[in-house]
Amino acid sequence: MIQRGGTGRPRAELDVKTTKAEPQPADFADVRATNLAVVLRHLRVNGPSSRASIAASTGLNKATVSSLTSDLIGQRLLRETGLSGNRIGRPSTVLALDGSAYAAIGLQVAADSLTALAVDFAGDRLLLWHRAFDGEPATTGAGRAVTAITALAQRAAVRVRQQGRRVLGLTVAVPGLVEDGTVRLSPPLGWSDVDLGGRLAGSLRQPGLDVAVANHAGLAALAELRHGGHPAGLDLTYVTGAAGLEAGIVADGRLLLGARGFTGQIGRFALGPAGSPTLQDLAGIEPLVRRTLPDVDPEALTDLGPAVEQLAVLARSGDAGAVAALRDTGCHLGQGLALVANLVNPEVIVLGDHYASLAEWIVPAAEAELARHTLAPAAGGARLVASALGRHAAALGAAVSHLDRIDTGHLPETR
Amino acid sequence: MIQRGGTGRPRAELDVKTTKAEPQPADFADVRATNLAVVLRHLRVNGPSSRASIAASTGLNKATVSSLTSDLIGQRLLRETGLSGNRIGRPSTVLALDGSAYAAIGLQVAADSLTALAVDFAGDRLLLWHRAFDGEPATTGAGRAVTAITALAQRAAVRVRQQGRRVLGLTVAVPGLVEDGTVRLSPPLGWSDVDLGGRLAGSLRQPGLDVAVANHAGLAALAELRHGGHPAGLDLTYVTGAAGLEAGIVADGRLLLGARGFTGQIGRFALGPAGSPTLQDLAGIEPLVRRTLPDVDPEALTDLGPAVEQLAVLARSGDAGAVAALRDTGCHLGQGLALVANLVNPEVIVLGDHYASLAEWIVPAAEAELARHTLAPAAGGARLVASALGRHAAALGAAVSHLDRIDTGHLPETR
DNA sequence: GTTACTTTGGTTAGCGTCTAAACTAAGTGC
DNA sequence: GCACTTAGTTTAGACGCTAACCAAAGTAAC
Repeated sequence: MIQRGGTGRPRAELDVKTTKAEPQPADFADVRATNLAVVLRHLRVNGPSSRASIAASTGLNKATVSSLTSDLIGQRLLRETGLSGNRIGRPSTVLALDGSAYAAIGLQVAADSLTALAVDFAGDRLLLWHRAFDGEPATTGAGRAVTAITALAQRAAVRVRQQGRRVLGLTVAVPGLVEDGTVRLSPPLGWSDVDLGGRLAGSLRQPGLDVAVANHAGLAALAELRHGGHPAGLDLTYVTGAAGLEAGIVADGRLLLGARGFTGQIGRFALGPAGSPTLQDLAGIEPLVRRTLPDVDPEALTDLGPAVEQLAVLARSGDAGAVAALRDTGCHLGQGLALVANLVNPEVIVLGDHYASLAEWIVPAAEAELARHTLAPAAGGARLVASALGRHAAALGAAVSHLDRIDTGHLPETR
Repeated sequence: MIQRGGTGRPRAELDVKTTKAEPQPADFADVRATNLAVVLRHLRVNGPSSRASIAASTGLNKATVSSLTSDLIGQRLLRETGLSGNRIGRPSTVLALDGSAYAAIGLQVAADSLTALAVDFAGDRLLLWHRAFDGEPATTGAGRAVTAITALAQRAAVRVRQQGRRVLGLTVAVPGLVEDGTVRLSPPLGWSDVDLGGRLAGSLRQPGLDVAVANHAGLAALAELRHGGHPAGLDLTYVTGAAGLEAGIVADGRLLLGARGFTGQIGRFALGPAGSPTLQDLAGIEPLVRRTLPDVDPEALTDLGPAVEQLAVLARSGDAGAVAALRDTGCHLGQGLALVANLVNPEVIVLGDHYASLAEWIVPAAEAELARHTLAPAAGGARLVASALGRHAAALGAAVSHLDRIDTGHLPETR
């Protein structure tokens, strides 16, 4: 952290995501958007509060807060939830986030299945569908899978609208490298250069509906940031434990995208000549399962869930081989995560998916290795925790990525 | 990159560096600061231009540009440099950055020496002092070194003021982990928990002078971003090749700081059990020199410069051993940088310091390994280039970090 | 019950900043 | 000298924030 000896209040600063080189000029709309975001974020972090307390703790003027909240109530993003009797003085009217008007949809693509999930602005889950690609896994060809994805997206959007919510956006979470809506390369799916975004936009085109495709680890990291029970603005890294080994990195409150969006490819980590085992080989869930349960049908391994469950049962029963294999995986994972900790210094590293299910046996070994390989473990090392979000974290994050835009002051256009 | 199907112009967004959890509210001052920054950045990137062309290409109103430039001229940050005779119509008055009023100072601490450098707002170098810690390297104890640093900083500030510049700030670049002005741990210097920032602030306290301490790799990355001849806003990673092996990561136009500022510790990279060789062992400059020039006095190796020069001469003369050793270092470095590329996906990786001097022999091997270990080399791999900034990049970056604040609209307070 | 006090939240006047449109300035071309 | 073109300033207006005032709605004391 760079220390600044100078005085002066911390000044808000304008920053642009889309255009990197030339920053966009600012005008009143930006001030308004920022302050709307301040109010929304305050309510999300601190829970329901009165206008007066919002003004007091954000530093905004009372009049400004009244004006902002009036807009937000008009947009159905806030609700007055009654009076709070203070000990003395006029009772305050309590304002709370109102999630009932808007929702977003996230889809998550795996080799064998497809998950659709919708949440509203308050974070309530509206819909969770899980569909197997029956007989036709995504790996046999992108064409059918893309058709299935667009169909499911379409149906989810219709259903959410039937529930009285306006759908703000839809994002598809995919493992691998995604660029401008195109899946450049996804080893777990066996895809390359699949223009999923284009297909989706073509069949879902509706005014005000934002369609996107993005890497599943990054989206899961967003989900963890918003629904993982962490303090707001935490620097965290999420590690996927299914469909490849990837990481989503949140730094400075935002997702690290890199030059082309190809961040977090930790499964490719290797130090040694070409052909050396990668971190995916050493610490991946699928190799672990293959080593530990050699009699499982390799064909059945498109869905790792049952095998992981079986492994957990074995470990819980004290099976020495299983426990040793898990510890070994934990060691290698810890060594890999030490690289992440040394490079981007997150506060916590969240183990997702199957790693979370097996955390009990993996984390101790991983923590020890992590501490061993970081320069100042007490200071620079990262805390290692298991995700509580389950297997649909990426789908949740995909939906959340749209709702986050409201939280940053980009209110939906009134129609 | 997340694709957004929705319409609407890219909206500027407010973001706060200092307080992470609760964003600061915005007001007109922020709009003004942002737009001042837009004008300054436009001139820095596109060179001198007229008010009309600034308005046309930034999207700001002509009247606004007039008002902004009038402020900037009043602050002596801009200058009218004459008329430009167009073919037709009224000639335009050309505006250019005026660097002559403000300057900042950067210091760079190495085991054996101390560098002070001052640049003005236009980027002209005002001062470059290099002092050896004679007989008393920094590694023998922080106390004397800190005294020498504060003394040099003091003298540099006096000298720059004599040159008619106002000194905006001073930063000391240090290898290792730096937190809130304190050097937590610096293996190259042998320091731990040295409150350098406190000592500096104590002896330099002056109104409006910003004092900071930060990691040298991060600062060098800032220098590279501003003076390396790259397009503005490039995602780049700078790799130090002296005083340890560290990286400075610029993503999204800003330095990646992580939870506590301990980013870029690539020298600690290792994949394997404890005791496995680290990237510093395999690809560090000092181990390379020790391996290749075994008859050099180890005591003389606090300054690697002469040994590196000797190595370059050997390689240039075709010495097989030297060339092989350099290629080997390049291989390992490439493998290490592949981890960086896979994790944060920079557009370019800049090799600094001694790596730049030896780039001719190191880069080809490193590039090959880098390509081999990235998922989609053509897309996700990073370009590898040698820095042109020389050995004082960190000092330059230390100074530049203060001048950058002007570019982001934080004009110096008028006194 | 009346009065004083406290706190909430809305209203009003004023200020700073951006924008659009009119206007002045300063050149070229015929 | 007049039309045309481009540069930069002036002016009127819109917008959003702020400070100060005011009304609303309660408690506490008498």
